[in-house]
Amino acid sequence: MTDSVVLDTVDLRILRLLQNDARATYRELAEATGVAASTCLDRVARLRRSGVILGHRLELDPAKLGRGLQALLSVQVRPHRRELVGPFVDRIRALPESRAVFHLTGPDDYLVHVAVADMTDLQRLVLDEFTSRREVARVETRLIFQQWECGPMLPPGTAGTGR
Amino acid sequence: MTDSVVLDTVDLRILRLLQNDARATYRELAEATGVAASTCLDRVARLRRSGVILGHRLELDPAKLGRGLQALLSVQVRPHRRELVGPFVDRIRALPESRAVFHLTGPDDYLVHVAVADMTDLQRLVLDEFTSRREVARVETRLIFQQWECGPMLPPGTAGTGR
DNA sequence: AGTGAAAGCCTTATGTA
DNA sequence: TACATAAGGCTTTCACT
Repeated sequence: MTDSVVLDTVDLRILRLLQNDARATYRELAEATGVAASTCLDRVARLRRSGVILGHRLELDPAKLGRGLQALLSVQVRPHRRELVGPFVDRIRALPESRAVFHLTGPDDYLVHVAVADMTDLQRLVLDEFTSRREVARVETRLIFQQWECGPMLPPGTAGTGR
Repeated sequence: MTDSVVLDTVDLRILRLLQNDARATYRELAEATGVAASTCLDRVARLRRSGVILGHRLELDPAKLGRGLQALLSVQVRPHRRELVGPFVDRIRALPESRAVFHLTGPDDYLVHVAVADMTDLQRLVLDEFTSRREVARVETRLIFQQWECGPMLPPGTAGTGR
């Protein structure tokens, strides 16, 4: 389950199409790939079973949901031991403001991507949920001016495959 | 298009359900929300039109695609002027290794989330695509041990609404 | 805006090669 | 494993409220 998976041209084309629009029908996939719709169904099911496709997620606009300000919080957790960092991550993940949490190499142990309503909300979040905790040694807050999601993720060296 | 949108209980329930499984059928949404399937269709179409729903995206496992190593690159671009940073962002976004780019406050102008095959690949990426460029003054690389996506994003103060 | 029903398309199980 | 087909379910439209 941890290893890389062998994908052929059809798999790659299907993934590329579904990344553009995850609601593409099997008929559309069939037309675009040249194989039968029922085969596309099999392929997608296999990609899900093998763990390549983790899920179909809705992408929402935070600003439209009243969370117009986003930030990255670099957090040092000290001492950096399992019995402290496990519950720390669990609590942070459960916050409605959290979008993603990264455990990193380097002096800052965690990076937390948060979406809040405004600066007041951010200050409250930092003070009440981070610096107030004994295991949190340091928090550095950086505001996000702008962000970009990048193109479809595909295996290395497949830039032109299947086109 | 930039302002927050008014969402009622039905909208919130639909968003919550679709975030758990973006492939939920309108019939399932109808059953869960208590309104007709055709109404759910209208609601989802409205949420898309108003920009709350940006898209339906496929979530893939980078490791299964031969990108078993992820990192965050903090980048200083100097001088930090539009005519330099615009092309810089465009080039970085176009890299197949890039997953996301953030423009931030603070001394590090950009944070780039990348997924690569291995350490050799990461070294190549940093040397060839970042430090080799004249406008890139500094790059700091942090490896990602582990990462977590967080729970559904909803408007502040709606934790219990509609349940 | 929401509803219910009807028409048509899509998904998906199955048999075959 | 891929295909074609068919049955059933889902989406989507529409007239009505």
